Amino acid sequence: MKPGHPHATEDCRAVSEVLQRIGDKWSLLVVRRLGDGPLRFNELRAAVGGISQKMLTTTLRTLERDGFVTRTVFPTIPPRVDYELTELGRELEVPVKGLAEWAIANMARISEARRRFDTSTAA
Amino acid sequence: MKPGHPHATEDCRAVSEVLQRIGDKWSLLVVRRLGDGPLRFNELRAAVGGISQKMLTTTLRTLERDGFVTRTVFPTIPPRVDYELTELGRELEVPVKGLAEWAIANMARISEARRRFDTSTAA
DNA sequence: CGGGATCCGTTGGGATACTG
DNA sequence: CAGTATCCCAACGGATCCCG
Repeated sequence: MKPGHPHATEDCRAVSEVLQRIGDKWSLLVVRRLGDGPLRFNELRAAVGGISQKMLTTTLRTLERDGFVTRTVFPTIPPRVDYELTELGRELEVPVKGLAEWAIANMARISEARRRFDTSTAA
Repeated sequence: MKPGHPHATEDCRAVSEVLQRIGDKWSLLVVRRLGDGPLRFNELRAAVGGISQKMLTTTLRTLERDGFVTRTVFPTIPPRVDYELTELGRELEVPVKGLAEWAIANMARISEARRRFDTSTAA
């Protein structure tokens, strides 16, 4: 995708879809936590913080479906389930980290723009 | 929290928020189109394709609020409104392009993982 | 031409209760 | 412990009508 190249519409859609997938409320937080190593369900729940059990389940299922995370069940009592990033999941962290750094570096500018917009439209 | 891997929780949240902002259904598509230069409302509507007038309006308003886009009104009859990327908007394209290239390069792997997951759970 | 206002179906996501 | 099932609300997003 060179600069000046007429980027195909389907590619833009594809990017947008991926972005929507990992751009939901919890996926990125979960992936980030698993980036430090495998975790059990409730460990992950505590590590992420503020996520409901329902959303953690659905988030993990979707991440598993898309091949970012593996789910390993140990048939013990009580049961134990480990979640771990796949190779694809770890590779995803690279471009995401790029966006992360940009976001951290620029969130002040965004907040500032937002504040300016809000005060100007309040008139 | 591991030493040597100092991503604070607030930073993760911040990234997640930015990702959700541009990870909605249309923002990225709009930004991509404006990346080729300023466009009028209906030009943009046609260029993006499939977006409703309401969503284009709200998407542009939010992008404007966050400082990614400028809105210029020409007080003519009929009215003319130009939308253009700001410097911040153009800078955003850099990390997004990184993610874009990753998405395009790996969407086959995602589709494959998804297909495998779906057929295995169908049983 | 570039919206604003409204209605409405769909989806996201939290709270709670129950289960193997 | 690691879920599933259910209810419920709020936000997203499309369709339509109207207006300066």
